[in-house]
This record gives sequence, C-alpha cells and structure tokens, in this order.
Amino acid sequence: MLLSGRSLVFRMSCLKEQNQRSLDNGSETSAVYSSENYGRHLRTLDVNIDSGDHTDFSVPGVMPHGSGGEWSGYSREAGSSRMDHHCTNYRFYPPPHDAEPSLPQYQFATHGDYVLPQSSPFHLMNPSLANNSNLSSLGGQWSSEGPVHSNMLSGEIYDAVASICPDSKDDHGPESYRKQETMAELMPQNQMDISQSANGPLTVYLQHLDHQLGENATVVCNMSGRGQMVVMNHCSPGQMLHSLPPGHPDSSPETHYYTTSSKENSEQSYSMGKASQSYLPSISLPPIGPNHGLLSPNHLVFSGPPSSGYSYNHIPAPYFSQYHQYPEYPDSLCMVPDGQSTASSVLRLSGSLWDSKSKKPCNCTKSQCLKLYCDCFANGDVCSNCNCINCCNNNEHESERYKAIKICLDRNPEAFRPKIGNGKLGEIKGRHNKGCNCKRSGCLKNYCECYEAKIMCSSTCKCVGCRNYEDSPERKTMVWDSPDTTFYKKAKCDKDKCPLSCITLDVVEATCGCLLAQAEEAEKEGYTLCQAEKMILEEFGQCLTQIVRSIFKSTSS
DNA sequence: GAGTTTGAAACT
DNA sequence: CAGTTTCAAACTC
Repeated sequence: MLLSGRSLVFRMSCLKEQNQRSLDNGSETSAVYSSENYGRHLRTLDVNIDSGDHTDFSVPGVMPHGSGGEWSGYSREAGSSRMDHHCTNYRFYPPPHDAEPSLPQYQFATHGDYVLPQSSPFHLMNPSLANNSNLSSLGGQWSSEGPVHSNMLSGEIYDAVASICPDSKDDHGPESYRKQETMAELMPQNQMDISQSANGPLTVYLQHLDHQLGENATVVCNMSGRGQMVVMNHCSPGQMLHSLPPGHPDSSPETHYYTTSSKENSEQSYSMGKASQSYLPSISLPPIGPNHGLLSPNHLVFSGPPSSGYSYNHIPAPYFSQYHQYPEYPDSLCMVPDGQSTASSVLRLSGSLWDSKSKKPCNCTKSQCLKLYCDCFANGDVCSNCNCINCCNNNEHESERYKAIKICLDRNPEAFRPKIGNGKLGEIKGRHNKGCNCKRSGCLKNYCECYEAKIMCSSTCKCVGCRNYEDSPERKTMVWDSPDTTFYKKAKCDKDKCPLSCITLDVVEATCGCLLAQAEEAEKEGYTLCQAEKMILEEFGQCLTQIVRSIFKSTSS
C-alpha cells in the first residue's frame, strides 16, 4: 500500500502460484475497480483485475497519515458468479483528523504499473517493497471480513468528510452542505477536467469555483473528440457516470450539458465552466480489461477532498458485476485494440456495448424496460434485439433511463448488485443475497432465483416447502445435473470429448476462490505459513474430491 | 402460440 | 412493513 498525497495508492501483486485460472485473454491487462461507501468511516474498494503482474490503484478522498491509521483488507470469497471470482475488496478506514492533504488532485498510477493477472488471487505487497520515491509507504493489517454494502447519505458523507478533515466542517456544515447540494443542482458553472496521460488510466477531475455539485445534480460532459458524453450524478446513493451517444439531444431540467475544449500536451483535458481552484469529486477510470465486459461507466469512483465535502466513494454498482455475466462480449466493445485503456474505451461502452449477441432478449410490454422487471435493465443492459414494446431502455431515451436507474437506486441502493453473492467459506457456490420467497415451486423450478442460479437455498431464503437443499431427494434427482437440463447436456457433451473437460473455467475459478478463502482465513487467524499451507492443501483436496465425484457421477450415468 | 403459474418488483 | 397489484419469465398444454 502506497501513499501519494491524499490518495492512497495500493499495489497489488499476484500470487502467481495460486493463479489457477486460465485466462480468457492473457495479453490484455486491466484493472477495473469500483468503490462504495461502507458506512460512516469505512469504505470499500472493489478491484477487478484481469492480467498482469501487479497493480496500483489510488483511493481518492483519503488522506495520508504518517503511521497509517487503521487498515484492513480482504478478498472476497469465491462465489458462484463470475464477478465474485474476479473481485477483491479492500476495506480501509480513513486516517485520523490531523492528516493534511498535500496534493491538489488525485492521480492514478500509470497503466504499466496497473496490471494484475486475470482472475488471480491477490494479496497486498508489503508496503516496504514499494519503490516509488514519490510515495510514502503505509503498513496495514488485513482481515478477512466479508463485504457489507451500504451507502452513505450526503449528511453522512459530510460527517465522514469532517472526520477526515475537521477544517472542512466550518465551511461546510451539514446544513450548508445540504443547502449547497440543492443550489448546485441549479448551477451549471461547474468545471470538469478529464485528463488522461498518454498511457495511463483516465482520471476525471471535477472542479468548480463557487458551488458544489448537488446531491442530485447531474453533470453531462461532452467528451469532445471522444464522441461521447459523460453523465454524473453526485452524492446520491446511485451515483453514476454514464455515457451518451454523440450529439445526444436529450436534456432535462436537472441535467447540465457542457461543451469541452481540449488542452495541449499528451494529456487530454476537457474543462467546462469557470476555472477552479477548489476541488470536487474526482472520477477515475482505471484501465479496463478485455473480456471483462465492463463495463458500464457506472463503476467509477466518485470522491473528493475533505474540503469539498465530497469524500464519498460510491459505486453505483449497478451494472458492475452483472457485466461479467457476459464475458463473451467482443473485446472491441470493452477495450481499445492495443489493450490500453482509454476514456473512449470506457465511455464508448454504454452506447454500443449492449449490442451483444449473448444477451437474452426481453419481452417487456408495460414496463418500458425501465423497471427491474426487465432483465436487461436489471442487468445494466440497454435493450438490443429484444422483443419489448415501448422500450425506453436504450440510447434514445437516456434521460428516462437515468431517471429510472436513479429511482431504482433511491429505492434500493443494492438494486443492481448481483443477487448471488458469496457463499460461506468453503462453499463453491454462492448464495442468494436476499433469498428467495418461493411458495409453490418447491424452489425446484426456474421461478426460484436460487434454483435458476444453480445454488441451493439458504437461511436467507423465506421460501415455503423448499426442496432445494443439500440432502433433498428431489433436488438430487432433478437438480442441475439432471439429464433434462441444458446444463447437464452441455457437461455431458463436453465430457464425451474428454472427462477432464468437466473442469471448466467456473470450476477452476471456484476452486481458486476456495483456496484463496482458506489463505485469507489462515492469515486472519495468524497461522504460520506451514499451517496455512496445510489448510489450503486440505481445501484443495476437498475441491478435488468434489470434482472427481462430479466426473465420476456424470461418467457413470 | 395461447393461456396459466409463479415470484420478484412495485405500489399502497 | 405487510398486504396487494403489476409484471415478465417460466411453464403447460
């Protein structure tokens, strides 16, 4: 973990020997991360990394502190979803009050230092190994606590900010802050700088002179020359950065449009409005990898220095993880050809990404595809090749779409998070975050979200007459390895070619996740290396046992 | 393909 | 927050 100015720069390295997963595309590198508030003084940073050796990533809005404050981190347990396998969370606490900001803005590491092997288990390098002279090191303890997702209200954001930088309290008391939020919504004179080094990730800086962006303000940045617009909602639980197609005619009262101008140098910057000295939320766009579906522009960190009152780090998680459900998205939609992440590579996404062939078409007739009834919408997709009627989930109705997203997020900040989260330690499959509520299906039909996700019901579920549990005879006879299911047929087909083909990427991912979880557990418990190795090996043995049983079972049937 | 069933989402 | 309605997918015929 490194420290640069206000930004904490993490360096992650990969335990290559644990990297069991095959790479979808080993030639590309990327780091995709998102962040969200975690509670008053707690934030989390989701890091999603594809390939490479290590990565640096900064956490805007957190100031340095000499000895480091409190730090903890964890990696997610392996879950059943693709996203979970790729994602590592790091949780940290902002440092104490006396920390002083030293840099005017946050900056990410260059792309070259930014990469991690795809799907690899991660660990944090010993900070002392950091060799960047511009960065001071910061040590930390890491725990393996599971992720808890929540969002901050603006007032909470203020409090959190104030705790980080008490000086900001005078100028930006809660009432003042909230008032400014409202005012700023009406003030278009915000300035946005979007700069990008030649090879580095895009960093977006928002600056302004007189007003802070409102909680519900939306800034639309015309990325001239990049052919895209960026829309940002601030401070609301559902902050988002989203792109609009070039020349998008859409306009709404709460939406401000800006024209941009290009600066010189290799850094492409776009600024709008007045020049500014004060600082507002920065939005950093880390490199994006191929095969990561990424990714809607909604996964960007919004944060700002304490003095701005914008220290929120939200991840509008919508759309983040779900995109991983469609790894087959053409790379070209996710990444520029040379593998470098650019703003355009990100911002281009939302408009065209969803011309995906893999997405299941919806058939909505009444929801305009702007409610969670619509799977496309719920998955963060725009409708494409669907059979829907009166669809507004497309680029032609971006304004409505954003509003709908915001409504959903206002109603439930977790609305777009994956329904299937991580399972308990050692579980290969995940569990339904909310649990199902089935009453008549016995949770053995696809009506049941657990069954549909090929996971068993858990204590979270409130289902009646559930038969989707470990020892259920019905489940054993018909569940996912039923000869009638596509799942089985595919496995059988693959198996016919080679028994070991049962070891699919998902299986490998799940296995790696289990091993990683064990490693974390060992680390958390302070076990010796030898003990940790033993735990991991035992876990590996269990995984292998399950795999072998699965192969044997399918072979003998 | 039309009609029915189902349970999540939305609404009251 | 519980009950009801709406909705679209899953399912059946």
